[in-house]
Amino acid sequence: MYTLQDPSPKTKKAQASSLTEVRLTKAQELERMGIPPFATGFTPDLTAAALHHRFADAVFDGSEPPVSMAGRIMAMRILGKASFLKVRDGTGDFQLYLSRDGLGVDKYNLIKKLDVGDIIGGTGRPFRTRTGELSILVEEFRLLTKAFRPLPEKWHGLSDIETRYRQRYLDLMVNPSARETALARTKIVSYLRDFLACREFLEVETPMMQAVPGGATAAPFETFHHALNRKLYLRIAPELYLKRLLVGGFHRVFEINRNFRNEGISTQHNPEFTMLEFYQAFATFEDLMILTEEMLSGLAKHVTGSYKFVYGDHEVNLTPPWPRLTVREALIKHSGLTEEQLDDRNALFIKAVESGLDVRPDDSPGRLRMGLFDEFVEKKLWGPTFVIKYPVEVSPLARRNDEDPTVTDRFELYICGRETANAFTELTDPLDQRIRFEEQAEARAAGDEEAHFLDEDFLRALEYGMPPAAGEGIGIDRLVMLLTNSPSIRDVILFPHMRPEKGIG
RNA sequence: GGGCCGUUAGCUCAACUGGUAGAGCAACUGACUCUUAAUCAGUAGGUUUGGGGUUCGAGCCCCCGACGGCCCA
Repeated sequence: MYTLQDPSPKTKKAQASSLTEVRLTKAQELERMGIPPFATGFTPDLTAAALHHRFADAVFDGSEPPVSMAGRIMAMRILGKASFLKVRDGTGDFQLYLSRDGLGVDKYNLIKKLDVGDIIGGTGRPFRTRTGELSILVEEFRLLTKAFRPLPEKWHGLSDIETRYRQRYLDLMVNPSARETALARTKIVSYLRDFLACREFLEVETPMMQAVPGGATAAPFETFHHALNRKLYLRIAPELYLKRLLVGGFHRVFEINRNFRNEGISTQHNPEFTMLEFYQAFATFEDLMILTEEMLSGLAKHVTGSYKFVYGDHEVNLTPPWPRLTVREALIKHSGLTEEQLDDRNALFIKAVESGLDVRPDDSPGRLRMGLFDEFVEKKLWGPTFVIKYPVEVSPLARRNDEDPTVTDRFELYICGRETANAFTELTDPLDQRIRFEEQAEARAAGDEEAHFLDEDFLRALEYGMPPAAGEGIGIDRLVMLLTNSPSIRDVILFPHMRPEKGIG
């Protein structure tokens, strides 16, 4: 026999509000009547969606077999000797109709112990009310879970942004848009998996805890392994491990998983975020531009029904092909700098300082160009645009261009003014890779916390020979933001990072 | 990190120039056998984000902190 525990002092304190006290009292009363307020063993045989689908056009004559359904009470309309309960399960809403005549007085009166928010199961025959609503004429019902806390208000719902993020379960219960975004995210990730799997990419998992964090320009989180007595880092990217797999002979691999970067929190940044990275041997960054057009336009069509969608105030059109622009061309077009100035380190430096950029006196021309690019160009690239020919000093893992060794065979894809994908033909030459790492190590020694670490094992792997390949990373959270028209990354992450709440956690 | 804005009942929101903190929904009591934000009558519900200050008097003014939002870096 189930027994309700006495509330602990902490629970009592949390239930100081009379609203919760009333509900606790109802649970205790039910238990005294032999009815457990937290039950188990009720198996629904029909969901709300299936109910509405199956009986959409049905004409009822009372011969339908009974169905069992379960869900959370979202509204109760009690009209004396008859009552309507609006109930929500994982697929939608349905209505239970209970009458005193149908259930008997004792059973019917139990609805007085129910509250909005409780989870119940009901069994009965489907029928249509006078106003035509498909409902269940309840013959049996059971309380499955008593809710001690009241739900947010039925009409305005839950709109407080902070509560929606902190208590996502409430957001999901009462705000359809929260559900829709979460479902869209799942749909997006599934599509990408299928897209890559169909092209014979192998999904793999590589370490999230790494002794040497690599593959991106970012500050890592540190953690500590007691048994090994050594510091470990949460990964900032899977890149160097996926490339090791290329060396090992897996020629098409991808991973969809979390990265962790120790940087500020904003509408665009969560400390942990999900990245798709994929690598294809014997391909170049040019091949990946084609692949990316196909993948993301197909994704948009799959999710929104069209190559075009709205983000914020603007329409975005992902119909391929997408324009390509070199970093130089983009700067000339959007920053006001001339050809000559772009080649003049001094002119670049002056422009950067004038623009209020955080620059160091020894910054290279490439670094200055990218600083100016971020300042003047990025937010203007609304339609999908491949930006190519990135300076070698900001691309330490990418292959140099054969004609111009100061730039790399790399692209970044911009959509809605945001970097959405980053890809390059991979650097396979271990001698060049070591030089790049050493340059990064110097920057790190000079105080750049985001500079790459030198990874000796990765160099050793390259020395065994990595097939020529191209690789790409796509930030899933930002992609979901675009396709769900979400203004904040917190809208597309079920449990976004928040500072600890006062009095809880 | 900086600037601006916000935090009032379970939820959504009011409260004039500093003068008794209110409403709707939810809850509670009662009526009501086809409701759809059910309706009707009544009742109760507050450490105004925390701390300090000014004042005869502070939700409101000042200072410090917490959390959140927006913008900037």
